[in-house]
Amino acid sequence: MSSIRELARRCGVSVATVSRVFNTPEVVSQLTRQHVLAMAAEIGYLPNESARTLATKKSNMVGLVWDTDHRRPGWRHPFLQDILVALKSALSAQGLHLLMLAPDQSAGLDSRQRFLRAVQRHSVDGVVIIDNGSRDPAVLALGDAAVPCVALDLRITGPTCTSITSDNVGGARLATQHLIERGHHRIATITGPARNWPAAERLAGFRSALDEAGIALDEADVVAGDFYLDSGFAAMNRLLARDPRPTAVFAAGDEMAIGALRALHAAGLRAPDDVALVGFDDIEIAALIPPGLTTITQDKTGIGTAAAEAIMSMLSGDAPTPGPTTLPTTLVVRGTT
Amino acid sequence: MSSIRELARRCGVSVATVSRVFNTPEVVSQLTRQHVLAMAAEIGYLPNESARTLATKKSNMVGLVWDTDHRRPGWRHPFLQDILVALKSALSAQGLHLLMLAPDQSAGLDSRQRFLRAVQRHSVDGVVIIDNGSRDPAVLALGDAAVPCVALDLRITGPTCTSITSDNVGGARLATQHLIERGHHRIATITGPARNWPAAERLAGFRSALDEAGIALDEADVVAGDFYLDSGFAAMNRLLARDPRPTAVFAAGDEMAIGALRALHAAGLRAPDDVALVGFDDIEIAALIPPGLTTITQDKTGIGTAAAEAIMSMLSGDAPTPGPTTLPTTLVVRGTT
DNA sequence: GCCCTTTATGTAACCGGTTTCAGCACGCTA
DNA sequence: TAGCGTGCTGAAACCGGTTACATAAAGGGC
Repeated sequence: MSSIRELARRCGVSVATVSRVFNTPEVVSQLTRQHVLAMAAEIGYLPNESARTLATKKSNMVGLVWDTDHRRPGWRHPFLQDILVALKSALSAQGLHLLMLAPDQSAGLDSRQRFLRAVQRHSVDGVVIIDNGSRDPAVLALGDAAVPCVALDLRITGPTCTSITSDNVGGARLATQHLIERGHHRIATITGPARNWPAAERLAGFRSALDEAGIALDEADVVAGDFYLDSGFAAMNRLLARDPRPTAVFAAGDEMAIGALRALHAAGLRAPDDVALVGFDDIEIAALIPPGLTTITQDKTGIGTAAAEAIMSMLSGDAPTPGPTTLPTTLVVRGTT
Repeated sequence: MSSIRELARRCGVSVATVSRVFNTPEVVSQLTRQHVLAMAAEIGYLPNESARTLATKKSNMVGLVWDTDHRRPGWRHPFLQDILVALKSALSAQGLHLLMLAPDQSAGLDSRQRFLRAVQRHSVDGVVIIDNGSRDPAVLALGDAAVPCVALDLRITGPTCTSITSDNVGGARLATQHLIERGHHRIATITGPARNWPAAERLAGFRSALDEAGIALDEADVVAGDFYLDSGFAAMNRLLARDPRPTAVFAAGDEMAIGALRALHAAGLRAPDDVALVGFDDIEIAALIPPGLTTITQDKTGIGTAAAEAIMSMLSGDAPTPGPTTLPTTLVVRGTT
């Protein structure tokens, strides 16, 4: 592996000059520059990033904190992949690498410290945190890292932190208003876990839309799920058991909505005739499952891109956006309403 | 940021001793060790990974080569997310980080060199390559990197390289045999891009199963798709236009199968009564779309895990598995057959 | 009491870059 | 001709670790 000194020796120049050829080419004479570049190509010299990072304290790496080590083996973020693709593309375009950090393995370590330590050891220039929906507070400690930090779907505080999320309140309002416009006035909801930020916001949006329309909400019509299909199935069964049963349901996630749809079918009922149904997320299946799930769509790619932009803006010295950045959500009307 | 020298000074020991406390604790006396650890905790010392990498030439990072910069904006690997989760989990468990590399930005660079250079600059301990289905040969150059290297769904050669893939031949045979057992003897196929390795293998498996059953294949019953939904739709229309039309179709990917299903419906036909249909991949939708797509399921998590294991085994000095490692595929019978 | 291990530690070179500072050569001005 | 800015380059310190080698003290066998 050829080093900068080796290259300098072969060119008969100092290492400083070689370094300048690659970092501030304009200060070195045309002649030497060409000579150095030619020789570099010949011997296959490439600067060593670890050494650069050590010297400059800039790594061109953005850390990704994303805890896959989860009790649910099949745990899936509904559209992590879209976010990741967008995030990586945007970062790559600026020459930034994305380092998916393994939590620090040291024994006897407070779990909330594991990621923080990994972040600090690697001199990453910034951090993106993707929430699991996990209640593990590990990631929250990252607000303490003195590094630009953007969290997705997770509220986080700290002087160098900001958050990005879809407009969950607005989306839930859209969904609820849509049901109201369809003439429903007995609307139930299946929620996500109470401690999950998007879940809480969606519930809030639901409530506010009902309020605004002067529709009273029976608290027994609010039933908790966990964003997974089975919980939607169970929740819908609970709702169907009520007498009279609600005529419309807002499920705070599409997977739960699909579970609810199944419960409906199992009970010999149909959407939208017997019960109208709106979901949230617009996962791929929503469009494909009959009769087509009416839902709220999020700008999946936009979230990843916004995360990259937030990081890069902080990298260039800007202060973090104080509040959470919210991306617009829109209603997609399909067959269930 | 506290350095090792700072910590050594405060403890009244040499930097070598501090280093040993963290790397070979057994050689340093109980007393000093505790003292150093206590002081480290007090001043928040964490070893700098760049410096370690520089000195040891081991980074504990595995590079991920995955080109998101694609002409198809909505390009999706059918189950990249599952692979990624499994891969990252397995690597994380061993304290290995996953570096998603940005291609080298240098101007005037041969595109196939961009990733190779990124790999080399970062002293990653190994590389995982995820194929895009892209025909861009950029990634193939990675066989040249003198680094353990495992490619997913991509044939790659080199002294430190190995590949992992599902048993595409076997899966295609299963699918085809299943159709034959159902009594079909006029079976068509919708293939993936010819230059795509899994696509080629699936076609080979299809042919071999027909051969074995003594069923002749009309080459006009082999129609090419590109793994995307629209191509499946178009291909099925072509097949339906034939007279007599085939009674069964093996689509080499589920998305194409779903496109084919749509074409059937559009023509007023139904699966399996008019045309039986088998897909490949078992993407999430396959189970949910009515009447349920019969398909070949891949061990998505297994692929990620196997990739991690292959890398780690090479890291511990083992030679790479010479041929591709194939993971078993199985038939899932649903409504379309 | 001497020699030989063993154990614990320190010294200093090294990994491969960047960057400050100084110096040289050149051309220009006064 | 002295003085000065400008363009280019080099020497050396520095970033924060690891590790080969040397050394000193303690323990054991004779």
